[in-house]
Amino acid sequence: MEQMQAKANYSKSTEEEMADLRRGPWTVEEDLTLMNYIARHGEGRWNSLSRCAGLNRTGKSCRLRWLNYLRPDVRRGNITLEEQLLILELHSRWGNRWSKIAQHLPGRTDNEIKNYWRTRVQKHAKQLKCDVNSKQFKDTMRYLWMPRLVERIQAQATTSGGSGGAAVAAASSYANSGATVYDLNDQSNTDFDVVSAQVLPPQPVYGDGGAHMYSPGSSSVVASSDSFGTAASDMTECYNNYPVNQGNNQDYYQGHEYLSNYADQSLISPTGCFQQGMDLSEDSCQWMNAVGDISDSLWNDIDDVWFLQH
DNA sequence: AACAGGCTCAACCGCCCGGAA
DNA sequence: ATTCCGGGCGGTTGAGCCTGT
Repeated sequence: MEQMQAKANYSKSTEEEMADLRRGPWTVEEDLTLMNYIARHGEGRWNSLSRCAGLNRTGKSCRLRWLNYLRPDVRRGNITLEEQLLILELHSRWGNRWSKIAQHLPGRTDNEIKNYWRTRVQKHAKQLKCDVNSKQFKDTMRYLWMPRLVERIQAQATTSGGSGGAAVAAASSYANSGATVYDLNDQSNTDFDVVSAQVLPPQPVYGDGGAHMYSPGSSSVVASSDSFGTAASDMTECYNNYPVNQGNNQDYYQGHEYLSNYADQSLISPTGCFQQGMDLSEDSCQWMNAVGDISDSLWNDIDDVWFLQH
């Protein structure tokens, strides 16, 4: 509780000073109040909701807390390989449209995806000493990183034989058959258990050490901090780390458009890319050659091992 | 064990947009 | 036509945690 009080010592805006609105981390009581109120009255009209619920918070704060944390279908834990792949692809398509990207990653919030991008992808760009928006880096992502991800997903599919690997099997079969492309947002897709996703309890962890300490998303409790570590790269472990909606969303990816398209384009490996005669500029090719020299170790583990070695 | 630096992510900020008054 | 307000979005911050030395 002291931690929360200390963390709440933000400077207040004039408006909030006048209204003496609370800021900083949410307490258990506030969470419960908000959840109960929304369960009874629904969401929306956040400012009046905050007042009516007796929450001494801004409407924005309530909305953010609900959308990013308390919503029953919020999915937490490690970003899976499939999700990484989707994020990279969708970001290359739409740029920093985090909410739009998040719409295609069920249960993930724009905030989470944004954080992933900033902490992981931008870091890699920085370590490669190029701008994250440069053509060089984009080409590296598209022709080395993403194909490598597909490889890893497929590798896991063959070794695990579990449901997580179904994504790639489905991707391949979809590619070969030209079968249905599922829309991630189509909740009529029976592969996704919408009902259970909605009724599962919210994420906050209320540790029961007698003092009912509240852990608002503490990475040490809710999700492994090693979100991209080698351990986390194992899909089984990844999914095991999901306390909420575990496994539900795996099926989502089984027929996902991107994986399907990706396999369809034979972008299975970097080599394949080049053999396909991709549209690479001379500069990009030189860059690729340079990166390619170290790509084996680099793409062997996307989670920084190569970077650490160098 | 202690310290420093890096990393993560919840929460906030400021801007913008659309609809209602 | 203008103003106000609710809501959404992308960017930023900073406390706590993790990891290496």
